[in-house]
Amino acid sequence: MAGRGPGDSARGCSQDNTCRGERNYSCSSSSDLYSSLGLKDFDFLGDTSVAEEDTDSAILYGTLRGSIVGLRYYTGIVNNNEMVALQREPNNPYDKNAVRVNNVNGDQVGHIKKELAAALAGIMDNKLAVVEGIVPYGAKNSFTMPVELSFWGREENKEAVLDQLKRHGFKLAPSLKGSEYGFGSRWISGRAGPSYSAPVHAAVPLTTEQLKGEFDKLFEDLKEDDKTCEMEAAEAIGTLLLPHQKLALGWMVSRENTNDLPPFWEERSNFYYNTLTNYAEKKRPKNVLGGILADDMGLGKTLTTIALILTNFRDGKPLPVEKITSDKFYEEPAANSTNSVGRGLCKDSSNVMEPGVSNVKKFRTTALKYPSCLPKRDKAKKPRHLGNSDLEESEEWLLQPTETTSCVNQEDPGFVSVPLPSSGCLKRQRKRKGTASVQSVEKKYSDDGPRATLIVCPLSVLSNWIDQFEQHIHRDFDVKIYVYYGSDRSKDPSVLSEQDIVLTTYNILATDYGIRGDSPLHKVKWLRIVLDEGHTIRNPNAQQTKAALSLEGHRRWVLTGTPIQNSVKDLWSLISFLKLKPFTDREWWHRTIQRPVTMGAPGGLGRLQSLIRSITLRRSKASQVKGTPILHLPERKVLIQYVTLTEEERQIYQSVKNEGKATISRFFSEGNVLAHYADVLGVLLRLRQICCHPHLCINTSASFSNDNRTPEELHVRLVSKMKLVLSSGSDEECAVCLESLTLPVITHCAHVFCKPCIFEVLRNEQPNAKCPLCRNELQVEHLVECPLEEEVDSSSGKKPDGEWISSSKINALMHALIELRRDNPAAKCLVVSQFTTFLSLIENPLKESGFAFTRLDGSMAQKKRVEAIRCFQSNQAGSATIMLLSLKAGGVGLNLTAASRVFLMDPAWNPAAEDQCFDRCHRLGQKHNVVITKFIVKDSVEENILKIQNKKRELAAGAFATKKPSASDVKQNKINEIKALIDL
DNA sequence: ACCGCCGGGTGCC
DNA sequence: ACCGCCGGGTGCC
Repeated sequence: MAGRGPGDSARGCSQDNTCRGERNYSCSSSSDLYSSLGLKDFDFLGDTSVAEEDTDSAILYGTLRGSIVGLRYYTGIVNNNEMVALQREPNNPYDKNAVRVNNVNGDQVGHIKKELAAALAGIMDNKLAVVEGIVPYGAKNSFTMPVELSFWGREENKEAVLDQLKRHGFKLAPSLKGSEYGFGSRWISGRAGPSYSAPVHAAVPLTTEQLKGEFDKLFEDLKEDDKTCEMEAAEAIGTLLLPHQKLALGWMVSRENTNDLPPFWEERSNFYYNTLTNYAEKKRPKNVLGGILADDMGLGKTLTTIALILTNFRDGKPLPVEKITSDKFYEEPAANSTNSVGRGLCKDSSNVMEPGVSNVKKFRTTALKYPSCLPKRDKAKKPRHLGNSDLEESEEWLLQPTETTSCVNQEDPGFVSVPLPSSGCLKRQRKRKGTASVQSVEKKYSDDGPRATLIVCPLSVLSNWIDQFEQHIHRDFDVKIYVYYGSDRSKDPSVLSEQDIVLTTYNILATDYGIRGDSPLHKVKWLRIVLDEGHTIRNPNAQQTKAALSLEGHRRWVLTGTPIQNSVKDLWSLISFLKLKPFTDREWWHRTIQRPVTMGAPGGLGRLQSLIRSITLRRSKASQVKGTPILHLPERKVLIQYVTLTEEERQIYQSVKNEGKATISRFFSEGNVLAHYADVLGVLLRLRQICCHPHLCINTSASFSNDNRTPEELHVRLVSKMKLVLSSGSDEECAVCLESLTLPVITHCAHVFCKPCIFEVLRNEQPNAKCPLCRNELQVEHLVECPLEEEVDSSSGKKPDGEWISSSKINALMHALIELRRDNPAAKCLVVSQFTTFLSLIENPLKESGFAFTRLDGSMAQKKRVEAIRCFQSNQAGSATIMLLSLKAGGVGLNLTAASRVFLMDPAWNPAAEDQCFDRCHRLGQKHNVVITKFIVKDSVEENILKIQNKKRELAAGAFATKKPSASDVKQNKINEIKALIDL
């Protein structure tokens, strides 16, 4: 067991007293406000207020010499200069003030002498300060030993702490100048005489930007580092790896098979010694057999990971999977499939059929109808380095498909339904039982060690993983993959443990874990655990983080393109997941890495760097391998196509604009623009919609005045306000933390913040909290949460009925599409808009002109999305050439490389959102130059949005150099944006 | 001696 | 603990 520091026990308490999941916004008086905050899912709020969480603003109050007593009763031993942890023991039967002392490993060393403990108890219990200890000398003593205590906390608590100590007859000495006291390396022993040098108020704290910069520099060094060499993937990988992927594979395999000591450990005279904490033990500390693959998006982390799974089972030997060496014919379909249809049809085992299953992916019947087509379908797709390609040529397909009709899709007889693994619980079984056809490789599951690799990913990339399995695992290999998702997922751990790969999502992981003792995922000892988009667990208090941390398996990997989002803090969960001693305990992470880095202590950053260096690999798109760029993406061009409105459209536009401008001018003259933010956004939204199509803005003219009636009405209004604000795309960042929104909530005054941020404001400004943006009254019961994962579109849900009418913009689009089809019939394009209703309108002319199109928006269920993506990415004749795409649909990892043209129908407020969308087709795998056309209505709000985009781009480019804008900057900026947008 | 002093027993919180 | 503290044994020089 890892050691428990004081923080652990504190957290433990607050959680135990918390009924999580209670979500009750009934009115609460301000006195019980905070307890009610704690009662929601914010059990960490209590912690953020204390110094321990808040190391960024913690200062050192001073130090004090005390003694640890009762050594002889406990087994925990320490070295001179070793860090120790103090832990309150309020239930100690002899003294309720007891403070126990643990060594780095969590073994009890002794207690703080009672007189001192009496002084510390209050300080620790009220979280006025964090108290840390180092044993300067006397480690060999048998009864008592000295301990140097340091006190850390917020400036405003300093007096209270000094008072409390004084009451018990103690006085803090200033910390020694020049020593690295508290940063854990050397304690300069000797009497801490009264030296009156100024207290070290830390060096220069680093800003987030500086840290990011330092991090990039750190990774720079890694690029040309030739510590690993390229490695070929096992033959079961049907895709040739690119050089940088082979390099990553080599690195990952070497990480998994390493025998090295973990970072900051040395062998010293039969002991293993931690150089950060000075802790030593006889047992050799385990290194992570894994690490962080932090390559940029699009470099192939997924493929590399699949290669790792198949290439390194044990000691660099490939995963023993069944391989078909001679193919006679197919006898029986997958064992547990309810297959009555695919018999004989499914040479391609991935297409095991389950009639009646509603979640289906589609394949052109042409691909399946005549079995001999199957190998072709493969060959066109992927390069092979397999020696047995001749085998495929000789494959004989003796059986004809039977009963195919029952799996023909009703809506489109051209498609055959095949079960989609991502939904329901079901597996892509590559099982091929043919008596004479399968060469059994070794024993399969009877090995004593674990076999299965668990992959956890966000739901949005689940289908990407499945696609990549399909694409990259050679079809001649029987890799058992189980998608653990959906209500019918197996509760039987042994079903999971006999797979080669189990794929699941963070939500499933967390949900299962929440049901105590009933998580099959937590009963399996995994060969390997992979967290994709690993930064999703950066909040240490989130259920999914806890669930991920308690998975069992020695090889542990984190895949992420953004290892650091906001601060070094983000790294803790990842490092903790990797089970690197002693960082699994947050106290040691804090004391040895996080605080030294954020306070700019000498060597702090260096420490972090050597830690990161030893466990991560990161390449950017611009990185080079042996002098050549790892990625050479085709060119990407952005064109702006101006559109002129018709007379009629212009009239509508002008009248709405004049009215809106008058309203907004009034707000300006009254000086309360931000208080009417929702109304302002409403006006702008309508203008943006008219630019696309005048029909879009019917029904959205609801006023947002606050003369509210019933609470229910108010709530409905707030929800619609928030949808408006979020769909406006203007509030990509929270004005409190100035980062992108996490868990957005909307205030009564229609301003959107991160939930934790605004709750912090509430707590600090009790009882008269004001909105940080407009100083309106802030009440917790008026905060409304964003409906999760739901596509926000203020105009969604209404289907324009009757005859449809075109618009200038649609005309411009259709003109371009038809021209494109004439010049290059095979070209595929994305038609992107922020308004799903607009996409619906566009469907009309597409049908009229006979385009084969598909659609992807946020309201679609996962299975529908997968279908849409497959249909679009397919290179079959007759597949969709156009995809109607809502700007924010899907997550990172969405792969739409079939498209070489993008038509952006309306500009987004935030250019990053556009860029992210473009990246979905302009990424690894794109063969053509990509041309992006942005339609912009002349003399309209859209032109102004372009200006704002440019401003934002400049700002982003200089973000590392300049200081963070203040909240008032953000405010002013918003006002300026409004002015610019409405021509004021 | 309702003291001092001696020396053995003892020992965290 | 090569300490302090406790409490019993003891008692001029």
